[in-house]
Amino acid sequence: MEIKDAVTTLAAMAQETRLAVFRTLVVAGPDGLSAGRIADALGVAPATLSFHLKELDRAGLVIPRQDGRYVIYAANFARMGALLAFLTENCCRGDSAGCAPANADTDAAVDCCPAPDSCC
Amino acid sequence: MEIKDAVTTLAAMAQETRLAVFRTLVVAGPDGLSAGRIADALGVAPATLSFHLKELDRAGLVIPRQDGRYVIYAANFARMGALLAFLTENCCRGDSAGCAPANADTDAAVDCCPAPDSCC
DNA sequence: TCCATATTTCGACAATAATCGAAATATTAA
DNA sequence: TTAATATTTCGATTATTGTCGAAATATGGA
Repeated sequence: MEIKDAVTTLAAMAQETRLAVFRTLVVAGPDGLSAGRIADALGVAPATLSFHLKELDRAGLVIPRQDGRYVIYAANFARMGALLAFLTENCCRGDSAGCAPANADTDAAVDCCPAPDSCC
Repeated sequence: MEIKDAVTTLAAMAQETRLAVFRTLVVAGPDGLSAGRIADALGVAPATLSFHLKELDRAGLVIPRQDGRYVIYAANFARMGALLAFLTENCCRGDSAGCAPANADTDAAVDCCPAPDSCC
């Protein structure tokens, strides 16, 4: 993942309503939820939710599919995984293998991090 | 971490210059870098960099310390770790233990994710 | 003390983001 | 086909963000 993609993805999550939407979809799993159910769950006006879903889609964080008159949104777990990988790849002087929480069991983290469980 | 803190932290990283600053500091490790060295490394005007460092500080992502006439900034690995924990905690129907890349070796991820390596 | 260097604050500006009512579009059910 | 429901687009408004030159503040060295 390039830095511009990371910025886009982070920006999509850097908004309270959108982060709540995304977390709701993460919990819902691959089956996803319709726009209406998300709106109900979070108490957001339909037009506002639609705006935010478009942002999340633009960032690649959700995958919409038409199902009858509903549009079902599901979290894009692959995209989220790619972001987490990007955020940890330059950790600890380039040795991402030693970084918690990605690899909390190794003790390589102590080579560069204040504590094994406090590294990116 | 609460959702508001996560939003603040994500927003701090959701900007190309700031993300570059943070990554530079992550690579630099706990010793950190002075504001001037960061400015040189990234080619950012001092006033602009100062603005962004303040944002990163407000979000808890960097820790500044005075060293003579320099101000040294270091990445706050603990804060970053807390954010990553927050982002993965509700993964896979609440079973964060099964999620890659946090725990790529287990195969619990297949229970809920499209693929073991594509889960948040 | 006085000057040079490092960093931050201030002020102004242009650009972008978030909200929501109303209207438009799409799909199903009667 | 007509009505009902689901979702998106549009338009307007308000608030926030990113940038940078110039000035202010802080520290160290001559």
